[in-house]
Order: sequence, then structure tokens, then C-alpha cells
Amino acid sequence: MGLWTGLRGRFGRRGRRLRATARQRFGWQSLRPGQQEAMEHLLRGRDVLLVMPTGGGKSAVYQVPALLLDGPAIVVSPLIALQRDQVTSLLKADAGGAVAVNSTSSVEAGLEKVTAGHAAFVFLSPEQLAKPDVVERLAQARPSLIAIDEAHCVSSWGHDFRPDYLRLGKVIERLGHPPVVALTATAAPNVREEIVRSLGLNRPVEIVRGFDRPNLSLEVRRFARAEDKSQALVEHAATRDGLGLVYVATRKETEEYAAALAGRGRRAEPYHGGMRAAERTRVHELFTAGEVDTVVATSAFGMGIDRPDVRYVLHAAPPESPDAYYQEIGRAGRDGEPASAVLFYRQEDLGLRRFFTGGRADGEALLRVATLVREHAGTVPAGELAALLKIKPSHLARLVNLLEQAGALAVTDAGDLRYADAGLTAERAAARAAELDETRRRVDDSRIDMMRGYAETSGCRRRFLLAYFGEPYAPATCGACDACESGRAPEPVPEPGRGEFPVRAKVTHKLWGPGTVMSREHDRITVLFDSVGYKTLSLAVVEDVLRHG
DNA sequence: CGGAACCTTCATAAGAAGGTTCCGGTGCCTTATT
Repeated sequence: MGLWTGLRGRFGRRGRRLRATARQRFGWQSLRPGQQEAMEHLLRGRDVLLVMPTGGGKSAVYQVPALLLDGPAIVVSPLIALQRDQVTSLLKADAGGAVAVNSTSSVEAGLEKVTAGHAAFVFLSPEQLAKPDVVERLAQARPSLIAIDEAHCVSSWGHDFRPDYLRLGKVIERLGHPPVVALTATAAPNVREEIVRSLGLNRPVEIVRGFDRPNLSLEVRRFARAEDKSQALVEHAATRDGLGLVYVATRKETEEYAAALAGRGRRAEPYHGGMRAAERTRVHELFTAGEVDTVVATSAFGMGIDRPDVRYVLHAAPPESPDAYYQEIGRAGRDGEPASAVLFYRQEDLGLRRFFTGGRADGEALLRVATLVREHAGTVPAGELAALLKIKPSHLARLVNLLEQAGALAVTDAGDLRYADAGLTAERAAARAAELDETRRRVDDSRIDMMRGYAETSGCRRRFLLAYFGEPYAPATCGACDACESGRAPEPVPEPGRGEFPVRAKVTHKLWGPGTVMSREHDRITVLFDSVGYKTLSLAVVEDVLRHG
């Protein structure tokens, strides 16, 4: 931001109105620079992608402008529990009412509240927005803006687990594309690109703040034997002060580690997605109240945690990507006080992650869907097709997403399917869709490789992570990771001269096509390729396989 | 992909060695039944 825009933002009419609204309606005495900047862009009608740590005031960024614009604000939120929290906090402010529209209460009653003007904020899941009538009703209310909370879910969940995330772009169009803000705490450059593309954001302003967390120390401990690893983790957790999280790979392990820690006199509770709702709520509340020492959890525990004083986050196994890892360790030390993130690592533990990302789309099913829709004149209701093929609607949605990306199918506003390109055979369409799926799988796999890279690097761990997220890190040493503290981290590599490949350079590989240089070490560079994801290349061969542009 | 659990094989027998099989995460939603 230049001096002039900065001053205009600080003293301009929009800035004053935003600050007055923040003060009068929410009781916030000041706005942080990133916050106000994002709000002003929304007021001017721009789309915004905001990457800011949790606790940095992301919600305020849509809440304040929404009150200065006409119509309800639509907030897409992945979890009903999050929707509930947000509604509760908005109802405490003078914010014009808020409602969550989901399966826990009458959808109709919620929508009526919106159309009657009794709710300035509506919270919905992507699944609710997959229903044409819901979108129609919201469109009639002429929404002021759309916020996509936890926007990294578009990329991490849209392709398989919750395919309706990939349909949000269409939903935004049908809602008249008011200003859209996508909010997330963690997103690497390619994830940001995917969010922008998938949501159809129009020349969005990207605001990225506070990626580095200097109070968070980083450490990896390597083990050969599983038993040594788990013993070391329990010993570590049992002798720690303050509140902590332990992330494990399976539901069974949440029970095992929690029991082991309880045996060491800790108040430890397991948490995973298979537990009964009441039990999950109980653990969450104990944690919020500070009445446990340690929650041992799968990745199900995390979003919506707002305790600022988590002192440590331990991992009994690496997650599937640095994105997920940074998201999870980012829950420590939000109060700015020292906190630690320790990964207890065995190379074999990456196997489970490879298994989870390894699933391929069913090629037979792709072909059947393409064939049936192609041979059917006009449109086919998705529900009927799912019933005919005897597959779950969510499975069909995944196949349809791929075939749509392949240019074979189109989905009407009513949610029906239509063949989009008469010149394209069903076989060719299915093959293209499978290839798109395969590309995605390769990229996911390369993220696991990067997680391995993090665990096995001899360099500064902070530099490694920040480079992954496209954030250059200037200091020679971070002073707060195991490599820097032990003095074994090699010197950072100076930026190269002419003709070489500096960080952020666009390059093209002989086989893998276009990519972007993400980081440099003394003997190698890491490049993020569109087609295969992250690849680390030895400097000895780089001249032969890469060219600029 | 890797680990746990179960099964087979060998043939003094019991138990070790080797083989097979199965399992593993994240959450909306709906609808029928208590």
C-alpha cells in the first residue's frame, strides 16, 4: 500500500464510516490495517481474498461492511458448530440479526427470517446452497455481500469429501455476484489460485498478513521404531506445562494416547469425528474452559477453537500437507507468548497419508455418467441419475464436477445435468475427466512429499514452511527451530545472478510444463508445477530441464 | 502404504515363520424409527 492510499484509507470517508460502525455496533475501538483495507475494498465492490491468522479479526472484515450495505450478508461456513458460534456472537452485538440455516432447525423458518429482513447475516453450508430453491430465495433478498469462511476447504474438501464446495462459484453467480470475501488462515499460493478460480472471484484483492509466527518454536524428532516414537511423545506431553493438543492419525490412537497420558496423571481427553455429538461437545467445552491439559485428536478437532493460550501442539504423525500442518500448529500461542510445535516423525507414517490421497475417481462410473447424459436429449435431474446408477448423490456430484471441468457436462440453475459439447464423445470426456483427477492426485501427493521435506530438511524449518507459502524469510537464522538452535542449519542461499532461477521466477520444465520457483537451498530448488505439484530439482540438472517463462 | 490380526505351514512337537486379509480421516444432509 502506497503512502497516499494509506492516508486516504486512514482518513477517508469510507474509513471513517467503517470505524464508526465498528465502534457503535460492535464496540471495537480500532481496526487493524489489513482489516480496514479489506473492508474498504468490499465497500467499493471488489472481491477480496484474505489470508490472516485466526484471532486476527477475519470475521470483522465482512461483519462491518455488511452493515453499511443493503441486503443480508451470506456467510458460507463448513461446520454447524461454527455457524452457531458466529450467530451467538452476532446476536450479542447490535448487528441487525443473524440466523443459521441448516438441518438442525427448520430451513423454511430461517429463510423467512431472511426475506422478512430480520437477519442481516445468514450462515449456510455449501450443501444448503446446493439446493436451487434455497439459492433462489436468497437471491430474491438481494444479498449485500458473500463471505466464504475457512475458504481453504474449497481446495481441501471440494474434490472428494464435500463436492458441493466446488459448486459455490455457480451459487455466487446466481446470487448476482455481490462483493465476495474469501477468508482463511492458511493457504499456499496454488491454493489461493484455486480458491479464486473455483469461486470465480473477479480480479480479487489479495491481502496476506501475519504468516510468520515468531513465538512458535518448531522442532522435528525422528524415530525408527513406532514404540520409541510414542513413548517419547507421551513423555514429552506428560512433562509439559499449560494447555496442549496432540494430533494423531487414527481414531484408535486418540484413545490410546489419551489413556497413556491419563496414566501419567494428566487430564487428557480423546476427540475424533466418530464420537457421539454430545461427547464431542463435552470435550470441546472442557477445552474451552481450560479444564483439560491435553486433547488428543484427529484432524476433526480444530476449526472454531479460540483459546489463545495453547502452549504446545504435538503431532504423532505428519498430516497430509504443510498446509494442514501449519493450520494445526497455528492453534498454539495465539496470545503471542512462547509456544512449541513438535512433530514426532517416522517416514513410514507418511504411508497412511498416501493411502488417503491415493483414491482415484471411478473411470467406469465417469463413463456411465457421460454416456447416459449424452444419450439423453435435454436435461437429466441429478437425483434420478444417482438413483439409476445406484450411487450416492455426493459420489455423483464428484463425478459431475470432474466431467464439468472436462467441458463435457453443464449443470443448469435448477441442478439438472446437460451434455455441454455434442462433438465430444463420452469416452473422450471420461478420459479427460480421469486425467484431471490424476493431475489433482499428483499434486496432493507432492504435498505429502513437501511434508516429508519439512521433516527431513537440515535447514531452518521456519524458512522451509514460509517458502512453501510463498513468503520470503530474510533473517539468516530464526533462532526458534531445532536446526537454528543447534547451529546445524546451513547458511541461506543468496539470490542468484542473471540467467539463474530466483525465487518466484516463472519457469517451464521439459516434461512437467509451467511452474513457479518456491525456494532455493545450496544445491537444489523447489518448484511448484501446475501439472505435478511440488518438485525438488538438483541445481546440477536444472539448466538442462528448466527454462525461463 | 503399513500395521495388526488372523491363518497356514512345517511335521517328533510346539511355536516360529510366512502368507493373507482387512483397516485407516475430515461433515454436511435425509429419512425412518424410537
